[in-house]
Amino acid sequence: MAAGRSGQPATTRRGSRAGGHSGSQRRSELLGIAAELFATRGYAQTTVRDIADEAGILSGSLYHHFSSKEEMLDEILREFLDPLLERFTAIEKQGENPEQVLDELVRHSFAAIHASPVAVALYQNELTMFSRQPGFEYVGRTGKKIEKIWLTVLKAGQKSGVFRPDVDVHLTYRFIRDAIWSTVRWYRPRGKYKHEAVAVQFLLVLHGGLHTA
Amino acid sequence: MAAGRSGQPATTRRGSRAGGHSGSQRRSELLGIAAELFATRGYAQTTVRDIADEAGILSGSLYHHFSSKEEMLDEILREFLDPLLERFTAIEKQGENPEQVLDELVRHSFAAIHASPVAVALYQNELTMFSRQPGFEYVGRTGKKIEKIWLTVLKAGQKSGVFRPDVDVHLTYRFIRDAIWSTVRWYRPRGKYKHEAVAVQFLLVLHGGLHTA
Amino acid sequence: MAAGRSGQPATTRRGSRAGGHSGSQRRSELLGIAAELFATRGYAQTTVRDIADEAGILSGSLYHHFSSKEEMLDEILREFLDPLLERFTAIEKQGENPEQVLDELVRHSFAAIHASPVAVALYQNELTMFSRQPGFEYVGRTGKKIEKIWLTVLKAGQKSGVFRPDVDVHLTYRFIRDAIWSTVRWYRPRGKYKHEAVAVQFLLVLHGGLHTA
Amino acid sequence: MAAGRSGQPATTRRGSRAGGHSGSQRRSELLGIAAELFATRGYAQTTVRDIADEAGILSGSLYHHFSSKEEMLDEILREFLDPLLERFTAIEKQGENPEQVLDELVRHSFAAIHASPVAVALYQNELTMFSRQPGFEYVGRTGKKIEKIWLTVLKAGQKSGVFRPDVDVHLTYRFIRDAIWSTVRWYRPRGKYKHEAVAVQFLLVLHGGLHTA
DNA sequence: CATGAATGAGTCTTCATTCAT
DNA sequence: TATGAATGAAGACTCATTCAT
Repeated sequence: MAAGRSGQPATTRRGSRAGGHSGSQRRSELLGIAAELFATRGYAQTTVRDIADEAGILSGSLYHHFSSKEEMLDEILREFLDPLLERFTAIEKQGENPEQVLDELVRHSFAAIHASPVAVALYQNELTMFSRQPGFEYVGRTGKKIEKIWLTVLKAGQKSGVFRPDVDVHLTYRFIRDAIWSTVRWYRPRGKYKHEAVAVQFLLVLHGGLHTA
Repeated sequence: MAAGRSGQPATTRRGSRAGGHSGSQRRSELLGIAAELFATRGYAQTTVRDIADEAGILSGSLYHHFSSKEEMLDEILREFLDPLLERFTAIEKQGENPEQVLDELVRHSFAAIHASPVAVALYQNELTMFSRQPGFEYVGRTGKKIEKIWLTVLKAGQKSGVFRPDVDVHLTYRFIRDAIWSTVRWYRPRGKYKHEAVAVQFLLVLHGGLHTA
Repeated sequence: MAAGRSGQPATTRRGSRAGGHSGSQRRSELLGIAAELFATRGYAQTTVRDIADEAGILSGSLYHHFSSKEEMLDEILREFLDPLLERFTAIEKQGENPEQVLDELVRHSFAAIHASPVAVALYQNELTMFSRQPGFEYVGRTGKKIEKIWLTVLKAGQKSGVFRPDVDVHLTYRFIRDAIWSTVRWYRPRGKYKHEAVAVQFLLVLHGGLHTA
Repeated sequence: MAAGRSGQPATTRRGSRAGGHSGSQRRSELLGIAAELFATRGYAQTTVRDIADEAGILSGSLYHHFSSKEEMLDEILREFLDPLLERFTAIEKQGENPEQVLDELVRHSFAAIHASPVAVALYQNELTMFSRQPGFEYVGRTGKKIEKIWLTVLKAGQKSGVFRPDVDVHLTYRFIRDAIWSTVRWYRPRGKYKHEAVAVQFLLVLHGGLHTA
């Protein structure tokens, strides 16, 4: 996961120190701090100085590691979205039937919230800005790809008769997606609810509904 | 403290009363503009100048109507939250049984999104800031009161046997709440989905689940 | 005192209402409010709105009575300074000997503080601004005229042998002036010290000094 | 709260230490400029831009050194008031008799005006604001402590018989205080009056009074 | 790598003043 | 006389970013 950042030219400006991965480590640290703050206060509400303060350096010094605040956001997002899409794709590929695939998608979503609450929160909270901000079009694109996976499985389930045919898959997808990802707002990785248990509870209702009859 | 208008004669919406001495009509106009922008760009990302520009005046002139940007936010929120809580309370009071009450709560929620998409979006997007911002504690309090209503009806349904007993009501409430309110992100009042239809679809899944078996 | 304003063309714009002195009365009221605030918070720190609020009208409405904030200050000052200079001049004229004149000047100064604490405070606090502000040169000029009176009597006293010859009259004048007028900072017209008593105490030290020997 | 620098190593004034890593040298420079302007135009009338202009930087850049305009005022004041109180206390402690102590207090006051005319002027002019401004209560407190020193010595002198018993010490203290400190309004450090001479003149009148008899 | 100083554009807010009604 | 709405200029402060050392 920390190996992410696929696509960008590894940065190591003035590539003096051969191999030089210690710089890269500091970079990850700073990225973690930034992510935490972005998630907590929001991207726009987090100042470069907030990040630097937390890291114990001056704000100007951050620019030795990143060329802009936006670059940090970009990197955090890619590190989260790329593997997520990859995993969803794998789930879809490997699944045997729609029920199984859907359940696995759900379970992995909750697992992702557990593993990267900060990135998920960031993604959730800043969604609207990504549509406006040039350079972040890939976020929307990734979202669309993920959506397609879910819609495909939902439709397949309807076709095969396991999912009720009278629901609009688009609406249903959105209900599911929002219910799941919004979880990040209250889920605490070390809280009383385990992410697997949350997934189980969610699937309980999703499968059979709330009514007993 | 920043409550402002509470007590004033409700502004006679849709200028029925002929004489129309207007009262704080301009104020309402400006508030509408502000709400729209707050909802679209986010509160912090909306500048006072944005609002003024949209209104065709200078930014300083806004302060003739409001004492601060925050006051606008406050007023917009109260005008949305107070009636919402009132309505939810009434639904709980008048409902005959848990199923009926729950359904009505759901339907009214979607109706509220339809009627005040801007306020709902604002509420959704800025939730985290309200917990930090002094003077906005009532937002959290109102949220708690609403939560209590939903939890009460869910528990009552479990007790009476109409709702399945094996789900955690707290988790279920959150799933429902988030699925519903997140709708505001894509719902368009004049789009192809009518809010009643969305509610029906949601209830379909909520009642019986997605699986046919 | 309220008859002051000598020099300006009586203002009564649109001199419709014959005699119309009721307007002039409101004017005095407003002037009183302004003076109070100017003295308490300082001229620059007092906003036109502060004055209007205190008067129970809107700030724009003040401009029916005065053409500017500065005009208010000007009028307040003239109403205080003109009579003061007049009185000092009279004291100098009528006095029989330097001791008597000096004492009377001192006594009247304290009486003026008692009678117009607000104007005195204003004069004291804004002295520096008057030197910079165009249109207020007469304040400095009046100050100079008053200074001349005091210096004359001090010199006369030295010449006649009643005042010690080894003090610099300019310095002494400043000491006296500052000690007296600064009184306004703590003197309360209805407090425990009567202005006559304060004058007596001051003269006690001024005449014979603090030492017993 | 706004105390800031207390605890830091006094800035090594007059860059003795060779290496001159400067510490907050720039800060001191800026503080000097601010003090000058505050004293001349008044605190409220001095804009942050005035200070920045004088320093040859942009107004926003000042915030690299100070967190607010108020912090500058605070620092200027503390740097003046703390040593002043210290010195007054020392004079009281070391003095042998009331006459000597009083004279020394007077002389040091004039010396302080000579040494820090800017701070004294600031203190004099903004006294009223300090009572209102939260965070500046220490100014009033320091004033009270100084007052206590003077009152103590005046009372002691009356008890020992060197000071006349028929004067109210509180009034007398105020007369003395105001006459001395007001000096700052006209005293020029490089003018024709030396501060020692001014002190002598003042003491002349204070000791024996103006009258020859 | 990091500091310390600065930039420049922008943010919210204030306030004396104007003017149509 | 007063209101209500607005202007326009200014004020304190913020913040991403740059750069010499």
